[in-house]
Formats: sequence, C-alpha cells, structure tokens
Amino acid sequence: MPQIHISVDICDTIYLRDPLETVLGRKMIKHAVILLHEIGFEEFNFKKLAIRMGSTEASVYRYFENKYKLLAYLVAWYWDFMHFMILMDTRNIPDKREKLYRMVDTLVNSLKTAPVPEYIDHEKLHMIVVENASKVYHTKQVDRLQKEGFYTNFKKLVKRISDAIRDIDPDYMYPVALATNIVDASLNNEYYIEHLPSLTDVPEDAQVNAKTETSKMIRYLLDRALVRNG
Amino acid sequence: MPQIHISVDICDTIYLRDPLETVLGRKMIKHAVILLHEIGFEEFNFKKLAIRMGSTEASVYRYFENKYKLLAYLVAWYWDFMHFMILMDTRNIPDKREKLYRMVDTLVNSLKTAPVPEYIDHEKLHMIVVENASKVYHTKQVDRLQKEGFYTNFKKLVKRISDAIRDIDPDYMYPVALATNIVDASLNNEYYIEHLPSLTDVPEDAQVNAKTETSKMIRYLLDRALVRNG
DNA sequence: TAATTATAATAGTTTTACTATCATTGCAAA
DNA sequence: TTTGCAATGATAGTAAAACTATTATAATTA
Repeated sequence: MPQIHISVDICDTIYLRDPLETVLGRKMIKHAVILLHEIGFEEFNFKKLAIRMGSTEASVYRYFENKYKLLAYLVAWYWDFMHFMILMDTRNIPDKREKLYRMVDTLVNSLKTAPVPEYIDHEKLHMIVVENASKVYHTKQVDRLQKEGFYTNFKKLVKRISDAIRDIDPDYMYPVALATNIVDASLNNEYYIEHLPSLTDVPEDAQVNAKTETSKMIRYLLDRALVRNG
Repeated sequence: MPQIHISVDICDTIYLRDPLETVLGRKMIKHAVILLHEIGFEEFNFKKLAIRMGSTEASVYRYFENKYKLLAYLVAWYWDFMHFMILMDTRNIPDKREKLYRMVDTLVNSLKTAPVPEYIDHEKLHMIVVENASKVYHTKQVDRLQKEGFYTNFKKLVKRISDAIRDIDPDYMYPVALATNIVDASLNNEYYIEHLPSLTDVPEDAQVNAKTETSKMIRYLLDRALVRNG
C-alpha cells in the first residue's frame, strides 16, 4: 500500500502555527481528538490537553489562541477531508441520482475506507463534528470569522452537493438550502437516533444502525423532493 | 385588552427556584434575554447579569446552578410557548396542508401577534434560541438531561408537527425526522441568510426578509416531499 | 410580635484562561 | 566545531470566571 498524503487546506487565521507541520503539532491534534471525544468541548481545556499529550499549556498556546480556534481547526479539517472523500467516492458514477445518494453515504460516514492519516481517529473526529460543529457556526463572531475564511471548506462542500442536486433537478428552487439541510440533517439525525430517539422515527429501544438509518431517511427525502428526469 | 397569562410548563430540575414565581426571578429572566442577545452565550456570565439587573451574583445562583441551565430554561420556555402559539395559530384551519404551512410560519416567527409576557422580549429570545439551542442539545450530558426531562417541550412540539405531516401523507416513512428537520432548518436557514448567505439560495447582497424567505423555502420542500392526497 | 424567608453585601476559594520569562534542546549555517 | 536560532519545557504568575459561604437586613407570614 502506498503512503497517502492528504494536504488539507485550512485558512491560516485559524491557527498561530500550523500544527500539521511539526511532530508536536500532530501529536497535539491527535490527542485533541481523543480528549474532545472523551470529555466533550465544555470540559476540554488546554491544561488537560497538555497533560494528556505530555507537553505544557504554553506549548499548546503557541499553536492555537484558544480552544474555540482549535475546534474550528478540527472542523475545517474534517470538511476539507470530507470534500475530498466525496470527490473520490463519487467518481465514475454515471447515474446522477446514484451519485447524490453516494454523497449522502459518504457524509454519514458509513463508508469505512477513508485514507485518514494515522494521527487522526476519523470516527472520533466525526463524532466531535456532530456534537460541536454548530458551536463554530453559532457565535457572535460569525461575521468576522466568515470574513477570515473560517467556513470556506464547509461552503465548498455544500456547493458540491448543491451542484449535484441541480444536475438531477434543475428546476428545484432551493438547491443550496437543500444541500445545507441534508448535511446538517445527516449529522443531527445520527446523533438523535443515539440520544433523543423520539426526535426520529426509530422506536426507543430498537437496535438499529444509526448511520444506515440516517442514510436511508435522507435518500427518501431527496427521492421525494427531487423530480425525476431520466 | 385582557391581560393574558401563559403558564409555561418547564421541567423543575432545570432551575433551583422557579424564576417566574418571584419579582426578582422575572427580572432575572428579562435581563438574561437582553444580555444574552447583546453579548452572546460565550461572553455571558452571572456576574454581568447581576450587575445589569442591579442584583448580586449570589442571588442569581439561588435560581440557577449555572449559565447552561439558565439557557436550557429559556429554550424550554421558548418551545413550550411556541407549542402554544402553534395550537392557537392553526385552529380552525380545515385544509391539512395549509395547517402545516401555518405551523411553519409560526415557527419562523413571521407572525407578530404573540401574547408574550412583558418581561420577555420575544424577538430577542427567538434569536437566542436560533444561536444557542444546539448548545443545549449537543452536550456530553445529553443522556442525563434527557432523563431529567430537559427536552420534553421540544419533543412535544416535534410530535405535533409530525402528526400534521402524517395527516397529509400517512405513507411518508419518516414524519418525525422530517418534523425535526424542518424545525432545525427553520431556525438555521434564517441565521444563514443573515450571516452565511452562501449556504442559502439568496445572493450575497440581496435585501430579502430572512423569515419570509425561510418560510417559502420550507413550504417548497414540504410541498415536494409530501404526496398530495386531497 | 416572633419566626421565617428572601435578598443584599461582602468576602472568600477554586478553576480556567491566558501571559511572561528563562533555561534547554536540537538543528542548521558558518 | 562553534555559533546562532527557533522550538520546546519548566515554572511562575495574573485576571477573570465559576462558584460557595457568611452575615445583616428587609420583607413576609404565622
């Protein structure tokens, strides 16, 4: 197997130093993912991260201004990576509808073939994004962050999906909102199935695969929403 | 005009003392709404609230354990109130589809006739919910909070909307997920139009009414998703 | 009027968030 | 090989946030 290098593209105002360029930085990212997954964003802080990775608080602060930016970095990394994955997974699919469905499958992360670097646990990062992505978007600083390019990776991904929607049904009036909506829903529905099942259609005690169910639900919605044209 | 009293129903593990039962408590809620709207949840704390309302930090702590619970309280209040509003606004609408559409209108808060108590600025509370509701749902303590009944008001609202969906199209396979989805989307889309327009279908510089646009977009989606049957 | 309760005023503790300083390490250019 | 320099570690410190405790006083209630 050839070693695969993915160079993710992340806006450089998110970090003070690019963590992916140093050994310590990659270690930081690795343990940030583990720790965030373990204790959640509210309990997470740089002191705990420093202890966990065997470094010091001061060193962490040399890479990121604060924990919000670290989270923003991980989320940006995730979306850039998912964008890449969607490109890979949907190549050579001639059927437009099948192509969009495959995008959804990639989104809910039911495909396990991600060529993810060893320092990132992709499943954990996925859960971190599910639980915390909205904290990056819903902040009073949204307009400033937007100008600084914090959200470009997510926007690119949404653009890609909305193009696929337009391909299927050029008359659909709100392709971008629908794309945003299914990305949001694919994250949330999986979370709700696990934690708040009464917000979904699976019975309380049913043993279902949250990813598969979510994928089916989104496909169903798209199937209804988009008019067949060949 | 008769004085209208709404008694909202909020799970009693959210607070230490019910703020709506005392003058100080109502003052607390009033200024919490103003201050949260002004500076956002991250910058908000009990010291600032105490100063703003002319009381002390200790007094605030007698009502709420911490700022997360205060936020949870406001969100629970909001959903219970919205549930009530949806009941009011959709009475005597015979057409099932029109009834669901009206629910969406009420959700995006385009109806301005809310009989809201004087100590709550409804438009500000709406924005607080848009910006912060996900912070109440996406936390590591979700399972405990769920057991304590933090989310029952939201669940009741979703139930009501999913029933309306089922009324229109009994064959729709995921009425609850769709209901959850349109509630989420109605909050988010309005926010995106204002702050991240490239996640929506409105052009960057377009001067549109975010609420009206959102309502139209959701109606359109529902119109496509739900099969006509009379 | 006495007892109870709510609040204000004050003062504290602990934790988090962040900054500063300086010694040490490793590596690269001279 | 030495010199210089950037990265890190070790340590210490400040400021604010997140809470807790104590007491005095005002307002209610019995």
